[in-house]
Amino acid sequence: MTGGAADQGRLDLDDGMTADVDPAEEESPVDASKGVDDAVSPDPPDRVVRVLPDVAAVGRAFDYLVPPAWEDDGRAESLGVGSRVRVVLGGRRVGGWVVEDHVVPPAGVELRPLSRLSGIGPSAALIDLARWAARRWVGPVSGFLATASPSTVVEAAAPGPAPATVPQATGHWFDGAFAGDDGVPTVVRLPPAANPVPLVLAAARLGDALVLVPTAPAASRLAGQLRRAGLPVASMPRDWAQAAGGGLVVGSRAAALAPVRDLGAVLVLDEHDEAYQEERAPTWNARDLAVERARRARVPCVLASAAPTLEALAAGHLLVPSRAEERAGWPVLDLVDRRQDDSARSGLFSPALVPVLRGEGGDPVICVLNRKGRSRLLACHGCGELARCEQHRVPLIQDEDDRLRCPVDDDRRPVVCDACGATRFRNLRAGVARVREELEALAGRPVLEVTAGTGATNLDDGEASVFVGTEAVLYRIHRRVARVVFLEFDQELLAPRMRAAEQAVALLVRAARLLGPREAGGRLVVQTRQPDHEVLQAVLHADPGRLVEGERERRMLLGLPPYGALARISGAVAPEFMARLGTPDDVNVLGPRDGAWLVRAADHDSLSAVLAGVERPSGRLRIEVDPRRA
DNA sequence: CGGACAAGCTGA
DNA sequence: CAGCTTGTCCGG
Repeated sequence: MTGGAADQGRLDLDDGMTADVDPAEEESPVDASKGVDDAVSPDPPDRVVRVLPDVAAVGRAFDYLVPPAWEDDGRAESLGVGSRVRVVLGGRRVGGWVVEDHVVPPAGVELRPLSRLSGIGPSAALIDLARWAARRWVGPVSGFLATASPSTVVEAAAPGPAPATVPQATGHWFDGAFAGDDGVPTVVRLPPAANPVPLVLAAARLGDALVLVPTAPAASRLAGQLRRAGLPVASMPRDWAQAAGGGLVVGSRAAALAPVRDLGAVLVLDEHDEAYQEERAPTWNARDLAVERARRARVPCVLASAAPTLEALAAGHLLVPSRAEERAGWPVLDLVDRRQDDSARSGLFSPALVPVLRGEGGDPVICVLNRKGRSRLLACHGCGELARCEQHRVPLIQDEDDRLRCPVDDDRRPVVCDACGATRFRNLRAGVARVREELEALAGRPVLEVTAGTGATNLDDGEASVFVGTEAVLYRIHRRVARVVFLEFDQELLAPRMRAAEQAVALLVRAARLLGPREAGGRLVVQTRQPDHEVLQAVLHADPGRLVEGERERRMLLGLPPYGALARISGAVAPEFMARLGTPDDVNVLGPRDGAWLVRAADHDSLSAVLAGVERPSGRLRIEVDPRRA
């Protein structure tokens, strides 16, 4: 349910999952010790543990007897809260976790013995955190415990690393970031080109630090850098046992639940990145989980981002660099205003792109063309303004009946340009297949289309100097580039999603990374019909703070996150779920739209209380807390 | 989840 | 009413 390590968390470590239990295999709690010398003492009370099975649909824990034979071979001693075990449940063997020790079982149930001890698992604190997360994102606890567990049997934590000397601070503006352990994170507005390593070192000075980055490849790269700096680094999910033994722990989303021996600080890099949120339900977010983890452990937490989210800003204190320092960490942005272009002739490409594509500003040149979200954009034939709904800030679409429709409220209006009154619009969707060829013609040299199948060698040391691809191209190139050109950015700016602005700026941050600091001379080139859009203005001035005010006001007004909690309910039995939900006072129900409902509450506590209180109808149901599109 | 069992449908 | 399908319950 949670990808990667979680999938491997199914505890099928011995025989097949569904094999029936062979009674002879079971360890009997009674036959060995009973009756030999019962004169010595009355039977000591049997040790009973409570086990949560690793079966998503079984949300309950069951009690099992610790086999007395385990006393003799040390297994009883290694057993405790967090241990991974196998048990017989409903006639078959399943994996599970000990979630309570020395429990008094309810009267009248005959206990079965534990079948097997399969190593260590999450600590008691992490089990509590998993329970919190399960409630927060309305999902089963077992999935979170699977994410918190090693993918293979780990008998014991690795021996702790030799003490390492963390280089001392060298006077960075963010040196004080880890000062607070009051449960309030510090949000560090770290420009795209800034080196995050000093921030990691600041965390490492406080003990075993947990460092999260959005993707696994980025985590490996950072781990390598830190190891070369002489730090003991456990790279998750590979080094689970080492992480449990101590040292710095680095990983992506799932590492939010990694074992950390002596947690001293939590650092989330690129906190704005949507990769921190799991796409499948429960749609948990590693940043939010990490903040809660630090709060519980009473250790400092830093959320770093070039463009912090409203969620982070609402949760923490903001620390910003000087204007000069922030400017130095962003590339120059060239805005190519396409409103005046004769786009009927120039198509997707402004004449201003020609020198860029020819390499006059340096190589390599990366062109980004977003094909996803195939919404058509309409531009006025006369003045070039986009047809958009002022009220909802989304592009209008042209209906079959030749009227302009707002996708948010379905309001229809005649085909008239608000700006100049013209009645003809042009469809700006370009034939994607032709883009590469057209670029090649303009550039006068080879252009390589980057797709999922493009080999890394072609990208990093091949012949081509001009590349084109979807936004994925930004993740596939790791060398410094001279220009990143966004061919049609308006789709990003106008996407009818709550987080459109944040997503758009995240793309620019990603591109800025490839360009390096301002002094390196690389430039962002953005073709747009909205050069005044706040996202572009924020990047133009290297001042992400400009994005905050307007967006904050809008979300406050609408009670959207972080000034309210939101869940999206969909799936075949969503109608039944919503009927059972009814209309409680402390939530607000919208929909259905496209077969899904939105449930909004003042905060996550009341949202999850209401959602957890509904008895789930059997059948397909998706509860998406903090939905990405809403 | 997957097995057990009960309640509904069909067919000779 | 056996024989099968579909649904509901429950597991220590």
